Amino acid sequence: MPVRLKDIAGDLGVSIITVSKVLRGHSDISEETRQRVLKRMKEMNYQPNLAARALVTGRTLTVGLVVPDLTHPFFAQVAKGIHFTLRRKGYGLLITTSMDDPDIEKQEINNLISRRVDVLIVASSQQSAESFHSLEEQKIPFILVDRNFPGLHANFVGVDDAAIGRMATRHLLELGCTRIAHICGPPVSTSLLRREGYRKALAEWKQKPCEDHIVGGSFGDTDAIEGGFRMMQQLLGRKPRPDGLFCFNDPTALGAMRALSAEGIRVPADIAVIGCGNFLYSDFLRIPLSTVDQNSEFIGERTGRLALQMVASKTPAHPRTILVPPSLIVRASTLRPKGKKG
Amino acid sequence: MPVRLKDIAGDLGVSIITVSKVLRGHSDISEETRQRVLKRMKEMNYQPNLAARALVTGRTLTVGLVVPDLTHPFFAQVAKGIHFTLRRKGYGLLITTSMDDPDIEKQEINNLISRRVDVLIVASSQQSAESFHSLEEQKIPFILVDRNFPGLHANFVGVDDAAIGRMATRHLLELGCTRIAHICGPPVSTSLLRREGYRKALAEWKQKPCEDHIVGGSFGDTDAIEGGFRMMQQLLGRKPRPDGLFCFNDPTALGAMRALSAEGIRVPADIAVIGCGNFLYSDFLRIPLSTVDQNSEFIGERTGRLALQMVASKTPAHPRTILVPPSLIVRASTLRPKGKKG
DNA sequence: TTGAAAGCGGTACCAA
DNA sequence: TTGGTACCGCTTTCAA
Repeated sequence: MPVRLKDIAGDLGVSIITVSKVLRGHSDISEETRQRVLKRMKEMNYQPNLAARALVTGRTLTVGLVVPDLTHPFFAQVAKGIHFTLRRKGYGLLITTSMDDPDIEKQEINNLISRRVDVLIVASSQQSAESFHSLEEQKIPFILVDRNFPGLHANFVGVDDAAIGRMATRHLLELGCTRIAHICGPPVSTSLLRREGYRKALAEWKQKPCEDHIVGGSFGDTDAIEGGFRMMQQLLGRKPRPDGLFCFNDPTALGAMRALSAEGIRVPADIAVIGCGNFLYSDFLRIPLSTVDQNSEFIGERTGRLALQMVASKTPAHPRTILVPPSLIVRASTLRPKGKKG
Repeated sequence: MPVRLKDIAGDLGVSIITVSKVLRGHSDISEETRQRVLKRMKEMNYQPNLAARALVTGRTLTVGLVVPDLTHPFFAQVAKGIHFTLRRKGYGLLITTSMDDPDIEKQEINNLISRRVDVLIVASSQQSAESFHSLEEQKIPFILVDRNFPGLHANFVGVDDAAIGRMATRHLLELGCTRIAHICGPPVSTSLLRREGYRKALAEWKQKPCEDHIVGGSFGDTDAIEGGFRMMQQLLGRKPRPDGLFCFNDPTALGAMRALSAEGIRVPADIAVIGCGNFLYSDFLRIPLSTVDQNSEFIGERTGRLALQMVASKTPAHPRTILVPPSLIVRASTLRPKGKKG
């Protein structure tokens, strides 16, 4: 049904090859035929069949992306950044959701392999790096985003999570907080590194992190608000009561602040709270939430660029690790007028 | 590099065709060979080359989606719903962003056509239906989501926007509001229909809509907060001052509420405000925002189902219009204890 | 139950 | 500058 090279060739009385060469801008075609062919292509609204081209070139001009949840603003922004970078080179993005289920993730990865995507980008929900070792064996070019696997020597692009933890904690320290609690997330690289950063920052200030003030780990992205609420209630039972709180993400911080307000504890006067993620409309919250921005769209752009480099170089380059710096966003939840500055 | 049918066939001493038949579950294969082949496929981790298959079957098992902005929660949710529905039938989703630019949209559509997607789904930013008439001529199966074109007889799935306008306005009327203003969006179907619904609801209650109380139309999705702010300032200059406000979307309502709070006007006591969209964490706003939910994920599911039906039936069916009912979400911004109930 | 031949829409290599 | 031939990996049709 759609127009083929053959149709144009027949129409013009030239060979298919000639038309094909014009299409790809080969130089060994006379200017005259070139113009004739181009004109006819326009007229017939010719769109090359990429599936056919892929079969012979072995390149689909397509990148596959697997994320846990597309409605999560972070992943949507990463996807946007990737798409933005790829589209200028004519690459398409096949996006797929794992719903944080390792098995679904594997299925989706296999599906994308079937589609012969040129590069596979995965924000993985796996517990182990096993399936990625398998990808390595199959020599399938892939990039991990956001979540990494210690020990796996693969391409990785993500925010510097340790820096997030340090940055948030230092901010609270500079505010004068002396008992800083931390609600951490599930045991994946992002969450663990943020906690490391938190510990490091405390150590820098010669504060011993009080293990009693580190809670969480038992809830995920889907129930983060509820988790933050419960963890905060738990924290409020601990002595001494914290005067600063770093939550591994924003929804957790929202839940925690809800628990605080239920107890009549004031933010930031009694306790300063900072999250991570910088979700949309944070400014309009009851108490606008300080946070660390992950620069998600930039993560996407860097990922896209890396993907393009990988398809451009014929020889598989050394795996690279790209850490995007986070940025601190200060809002009311850590604005303490009389806080002594570090 | 990847395993091919040929490899398996050679390995087993059978023909390619036999292996191909096993792959697709043909019945005319002895159980014994079937098992042998299946076993070998597993062992070699065979993944069929969908590009090759597409070339001969003419079906790519891929659906293309063009949205203005993937980080807009509405479109992210629609995409999620589509993906959810498609993946169970083995269909993939090629997602693309137009950044609300009609030209980019056209480019992206052409790119998706090049990729021979089986169905094209577009949340269009076009001013006219022209390019879709062209798609019709090329007999390319497509579905419009969210935004429709009057006069274009095409497949459409979206929320019932007129119902949104009616629902929001009736809610304000039932609250006892007598001077209900409306901030409308850009001149696209969604926005226009919501305004129609607003007018209808007022008429039902024998209220003449005061044209002075209808403002907006000059800003888009990207500057909705700012637009809401300015429009509200404008409305505050009008006499009589409105006691109810329906904004065509939530960010606009946020901007409007900011203008109100700057003037010391209380929400909902002095003016009740309702938006549309029901974005995440609305509950945590300074004044939790009443809104009309578009059931975006369900829109996505219906769209996905329609797409599957289109690829399933060989004969192109009549274009269908599917309107998803919205739902009213009441929060503090329209909670008026002493409001008289209609 | 199995397989041979043809071809899907392109591209690559080499000869004219 | 142009084009013939082979082939990419798979499916379809039909014959063995």
